[in-house]
Amino acid sequence: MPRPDGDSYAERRKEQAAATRDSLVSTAVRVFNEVGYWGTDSNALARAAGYSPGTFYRHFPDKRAIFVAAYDEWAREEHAALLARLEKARSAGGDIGGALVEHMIEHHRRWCLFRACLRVLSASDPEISKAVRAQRRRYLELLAEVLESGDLVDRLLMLYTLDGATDSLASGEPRGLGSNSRDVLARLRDLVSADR
Amino acid sequence: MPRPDGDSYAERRKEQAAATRDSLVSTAVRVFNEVGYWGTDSNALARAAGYSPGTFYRHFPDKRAIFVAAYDEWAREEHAALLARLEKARSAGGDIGGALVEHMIEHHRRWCLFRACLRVLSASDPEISKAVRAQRRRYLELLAEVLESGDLVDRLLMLYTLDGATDSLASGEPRGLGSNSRDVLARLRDLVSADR
Amino acid sequence: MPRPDGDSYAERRKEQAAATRDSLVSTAVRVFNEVGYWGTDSNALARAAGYSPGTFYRHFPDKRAIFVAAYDEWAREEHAALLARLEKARSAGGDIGGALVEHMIEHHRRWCLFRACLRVLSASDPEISKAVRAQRRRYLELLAEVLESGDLVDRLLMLYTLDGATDSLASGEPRGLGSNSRDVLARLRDLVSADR
Amino acid sequence: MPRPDGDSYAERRKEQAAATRDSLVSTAVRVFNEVGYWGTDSNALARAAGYSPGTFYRHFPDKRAIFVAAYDEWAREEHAALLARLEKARSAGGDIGGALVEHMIEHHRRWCLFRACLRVLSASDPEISKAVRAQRRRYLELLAEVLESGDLVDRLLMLYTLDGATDSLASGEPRGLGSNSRDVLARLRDLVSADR
DNA sequence: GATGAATGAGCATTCATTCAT
DNA sequence: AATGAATGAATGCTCATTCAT
Repeated sequence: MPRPDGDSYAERRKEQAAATRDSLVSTAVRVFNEVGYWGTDSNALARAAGYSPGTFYRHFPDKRAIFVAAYDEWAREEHAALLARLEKARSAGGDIGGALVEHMIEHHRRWCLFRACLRVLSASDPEISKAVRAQRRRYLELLAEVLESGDLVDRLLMLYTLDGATDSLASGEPRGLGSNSRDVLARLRDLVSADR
Repeated sequence: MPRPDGDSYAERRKEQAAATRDSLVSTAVRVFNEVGYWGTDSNALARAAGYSPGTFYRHFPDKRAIFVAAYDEWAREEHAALLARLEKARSAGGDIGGALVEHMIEHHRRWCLFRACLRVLSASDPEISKAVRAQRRRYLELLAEVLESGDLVDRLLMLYTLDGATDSLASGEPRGLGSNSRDVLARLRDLVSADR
Repeated sequence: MPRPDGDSYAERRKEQAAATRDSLVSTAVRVFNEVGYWGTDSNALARAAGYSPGTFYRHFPDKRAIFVAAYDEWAREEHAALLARLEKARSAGGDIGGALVEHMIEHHRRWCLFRACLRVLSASDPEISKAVRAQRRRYLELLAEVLESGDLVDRLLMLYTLDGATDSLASGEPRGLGSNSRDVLARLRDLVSADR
Repeated sequence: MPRPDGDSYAERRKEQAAATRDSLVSTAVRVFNEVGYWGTDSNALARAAGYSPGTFYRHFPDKRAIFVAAYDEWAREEHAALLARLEKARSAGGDIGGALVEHMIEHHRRWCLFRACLRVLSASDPEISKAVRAQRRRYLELLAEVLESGDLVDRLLMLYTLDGATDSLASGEPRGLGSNSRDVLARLRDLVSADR
């Protein structure tokens, strides 16, 4: 069977494989967040993406590997989304700190379970914990631009405060603790803005 | 027929059973922290405590139940330990805020994996998340005494900052992020003290 | 310690033990019929009778043994009850055959699951199958009196017909098979009476 | 690129899976009859059919499910076998009633334990009891052809008599009851033939 | 005689992984 | 590259039985 372009076939194959892999990864990100890393299995992940178990193992050596890939994609997307949001706020001359806080709350609310699993896995997996540290570094760099404030330590503490607070706000905790989300949110915004 | 104590035998029995349960729980706290909730199983937990699989199920309906019990004990112990530590600092006329920070760092470093598992489980188990909220409330009350500062919202944010920062310090993160633990620690102490 | 009657104490003990055993057996008869032999366990049987697991094994070597004892009591009681019922019908000058049929239907309806378990166990346990055969013999002797008819073979076939039919009537089967219980019952009565 | 049959491979796959399932079912029918439903387990059933535990659960959700499937196959085969036997007797101008009785005796002797388990399970499982009723209905229809006699009630009673009698004959009971199988068998044949 | 905590082999079931096609 | 049937070690859990008191 004559083929006009010998190379293009191999290329199409490669693209196809990449597409399959991407589909598996995106699905994994979603499923891990919905039911947790231990709430699903490699067969289910493959099926959820429309593939068979064998396909899973053609693209990933094991279950852990797809989590690493999923984390990678998730972190990259999150970084891009945050960047875009801040850029938009900046160009609109708006409240950048507020945009940051808002974004983090939404992000933490949405990815609650995924992030929780990430912690467990990074606590016992050097590769994952290394990747997590890298993402934190990128986050800090972003913060450095947003919070023109003082030094690195300030920014670190700010990051920790935001992390903990938005985690808590995401789960609606303040209400359960005798306060309410609105007040905490307001104070957070002040903090971020005052810093500038 | 002289009987020293009519129900002393039955009582000893009950105590023995309670001791067995406690032993299972303590072991579970330790093992969960060492290998994670998903890194062990009920048989292994029983064996680690020196019992057989059946004994596990005489005391707990399932694996989840022993985690709840483990969390309970762990939270109670942590609260008592923190209380004792702060009391000691207070009576010694020392730096209470510093003692708090120090304690939290040690605590987070020691219980890293246990706490991470707790997050995952509390994200999908109402009973656990309720228990977690209760502990947070107790923590806040403690903070209210230590940080005589402002209002509830302030204390909440402080709690979040401490939580995030000590988590990070515990894992040595600041170093990886271009800073160092000593500086962050110093600033944290300032924050806690300045608050008073 | 002076005891007015040395013997009476040992006797009381024996009686007590017998009472405990009886209680276990009666409970077992009931529970086996409610949830089946494989739907319960020795601990549950003991508890249902108000005793502890250890007590069970003081009276029976294993689970199978209590079934044998349960069958024994059940068969004896059934025989006595049938005898009484037929006697009553006879002394009242009533329809003995009808009384027999009625009794069998009630009996089969009530003891459906117990009898089903009995079949399984007797299919693989010589002691039980022997006991079952003995009861059948006693049944036949009763039938010989009721059905003054012909020979042993007739009575045997009648027994089989009654057994199958009342089993079926007990479960309301005729309705499901396009007929109805009333008609089958009427025909059965005819059969038993015509035989005389 | 010549392809003999586009989906022949997928088809073969499906057939293979069906064959595996059938093999599991046939094995289960046999094993359930040999050692009873409670005398085996899913792993043993799988191994007896030459498969691993996992394969069992790829084809059946649980142990109960394979019993349902086993009953289904067993009932279908029995029906076909009976039909064939009666057809043969009919075309040979032989004694159809006799053939029926003979067949039932053999059948009951052979499937004693399977049928006993069936009773227990159908007493506590609506799906099974429904399936059993359906099979009885089919049996009755067959009887309707063989026993051209009277009405439905007659046929029902005949079915019950045959059922009970052949059960008994199969286990050699008559001998133990002071009679003998030959006589009972002869009377049964009369009954079936006289009916015509 | 009664107790009930403890036992551990055994059972039902899962799931990460392989492999022939 | 994709498939999906098959695998089997491992997991969660049960239950008949024992024994020290």
